[in-house]
Amino acid sequence: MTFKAKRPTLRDVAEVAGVSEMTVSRVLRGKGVVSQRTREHVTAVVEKMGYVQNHLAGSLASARSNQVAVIIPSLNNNVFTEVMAGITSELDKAGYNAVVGISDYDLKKEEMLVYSMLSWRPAGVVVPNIHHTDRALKILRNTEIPVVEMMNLTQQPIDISVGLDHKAASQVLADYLISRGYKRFGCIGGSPKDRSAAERVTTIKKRIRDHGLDVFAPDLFEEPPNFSGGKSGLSQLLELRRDLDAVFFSNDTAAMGGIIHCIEQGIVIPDDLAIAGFSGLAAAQNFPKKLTTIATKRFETGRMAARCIVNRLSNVVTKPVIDMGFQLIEGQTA
Amino acid sequence: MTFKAKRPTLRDVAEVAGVSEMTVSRVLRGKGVVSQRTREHVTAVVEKMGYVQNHLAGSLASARSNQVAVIIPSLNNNVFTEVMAGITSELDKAGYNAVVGISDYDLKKEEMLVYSMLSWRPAGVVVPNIHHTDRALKILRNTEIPVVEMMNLTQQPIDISVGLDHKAASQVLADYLISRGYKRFGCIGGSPKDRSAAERVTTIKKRIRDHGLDVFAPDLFEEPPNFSGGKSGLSQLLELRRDLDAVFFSNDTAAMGGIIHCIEQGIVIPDDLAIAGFSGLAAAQNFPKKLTTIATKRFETGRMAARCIVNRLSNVVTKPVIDMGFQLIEGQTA
DNA sequence: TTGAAAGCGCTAACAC
DNA sequence: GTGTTAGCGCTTTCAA
Repeated sequence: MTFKAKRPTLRDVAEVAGVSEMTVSRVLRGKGVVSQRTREHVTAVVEKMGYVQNHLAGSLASARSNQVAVIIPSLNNNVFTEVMAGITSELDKAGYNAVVGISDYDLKKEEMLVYSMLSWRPAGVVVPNIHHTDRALKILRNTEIPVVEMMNLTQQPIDISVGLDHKAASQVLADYLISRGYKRFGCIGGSPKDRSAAERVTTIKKRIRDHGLDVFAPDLFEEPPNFSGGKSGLSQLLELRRDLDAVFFSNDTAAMGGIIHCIEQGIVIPDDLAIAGFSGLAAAQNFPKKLTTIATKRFETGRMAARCIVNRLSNVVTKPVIDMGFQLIEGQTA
Repeated sequence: MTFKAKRPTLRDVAEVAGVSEMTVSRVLRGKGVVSQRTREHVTAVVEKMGYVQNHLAGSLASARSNQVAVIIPSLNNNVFTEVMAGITSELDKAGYNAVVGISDYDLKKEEMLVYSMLSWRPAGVVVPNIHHTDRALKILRNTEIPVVEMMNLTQQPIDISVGLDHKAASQVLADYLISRGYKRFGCIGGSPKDRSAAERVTTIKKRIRDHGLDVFAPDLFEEPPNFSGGKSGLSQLLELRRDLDAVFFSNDTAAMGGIIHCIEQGIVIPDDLAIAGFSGLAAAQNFPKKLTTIATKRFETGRMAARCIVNRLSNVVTKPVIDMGFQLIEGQTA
């Protein structure tokens, strides 16, 4: 008969080391004074026993956590993975860990994530964008931990907002293409699930129409605005309207798919067709013709979001609205 | 003077509802019998008070968790984000949450993540590949929760292995290109940080040399094997050796960068130069010439890894080694 | 169907 | 420098 050893607790370590639990605790956390001799002895015992701290108990007792909850809409989108990279790099430095939840662009799912993540009593929380269900909003407003809303900037954040003004950026991009003399525009992407993308498309359409120009943006694209979706989307769009002379894609990845379609079909960019994206991904700037797009600071946005959390936790005063800005890349495709 | 209300506890809810803590607990967890009347009343009070459960206390008391720790090397790699998507989709269904840590291909960092994630007492843990530091290995061997090693298959897993045989896949790919008659090979990528990629490159080189053929694979590429790295890498490689007739890239994304380089330079694929990737990403199959590569089941691998954890936790017997297989895509680039 | 007692494994606060 | 005491907010177990 074999006995499955229960995993050791602080008490076990303390007993073996011949000291009190508090002493072991102090050694493990590197807090409080412990003599050099004791410290070394305890460390050795901990190592030998393969003791792993129990943060559940620790956090419960201390009402403190080093976890930061981060909710992002998707991992299949370079934009969010770059933001995540920024967040984790900054949290790492300050000794915090990111706990990631994927909302799938679904506000109801986001609400569930908010609830379930806060139930682990994290030190802070980062959520995307500015739209939330009423219940999610209520929970986020009620919590005393720092809350960062990230990506799309808002002037009335729950707590802190970090991002850029998608509407302003879309207007700059639309104005640029209009100023280049294009007349018959198309739009691809901007499914209502991704509210920021939808807002960009809406803004661009309005801007173009305000100039008395035409824009064709049917809601017929089933595919997500990724590379393949951009490629097949452009193909469908051009079948319906052969006379378009400029197409906006809701993001750079989809735009790259569009460019590939043009290369395949012998459509000359930008003479036959102009193409514009949104984000400023590195890959799109390495295409045969650099993509005309809006450059955004994705990594930096994540880093700033994390920094706001960390600052708040260190009682450093933080501005509630942080505009990361954007920049038009004129590129060679429009 | 304002009083910051402390967030409500089970006891507070119980008091307001006029029942015991246990009754509230039963309602919240949906376990045990509670009268319909009481249940509705308690639910209403919970909602009104904006009570958020404290899983720290709950997990500590019950020694149970619905969190599964997942460590992946990087988020800037489609392969891992697709695997993650598979994991979260499957965990979701079973009521578990993924907690993600990014190791950055760094075994020491992975070790720290293993320790810090296990300290939150998750229900299971998923780690990439088959290489770990001694301490990480010791911790993972010592834990009684299910451990899945994923991506690269091993016949001697710590607990469960899910993935494909990268060596076998590399041989199939190398053999295919050799059979097509190419003679002067090049390799791009395979930095030692990504051990699976390095193993693939080593295998391919050996296979080619075993056939008495030449392969040029200098270790001079600073850039990571992403799109831009693949593009500039091919450019550098061809400057050093103009006579190459086939190039292996360590992944599809880098290979796409290589294809773009060829398009820009007027290099005809595959007549002037053959190109091969690894992974079978959708985007690469939407390029003007479909990429010759090895198709892998990324989403399914993640799903299977998660399913193994869930099965184990439900006491369903699980095979310790699960080969997800691979498939040669002959494509049009080689 | 409900409640009371005990304790999960740790840390804060204080005593020595 | 080190130890003692009293919880943190829940769930388990058992009694009513």
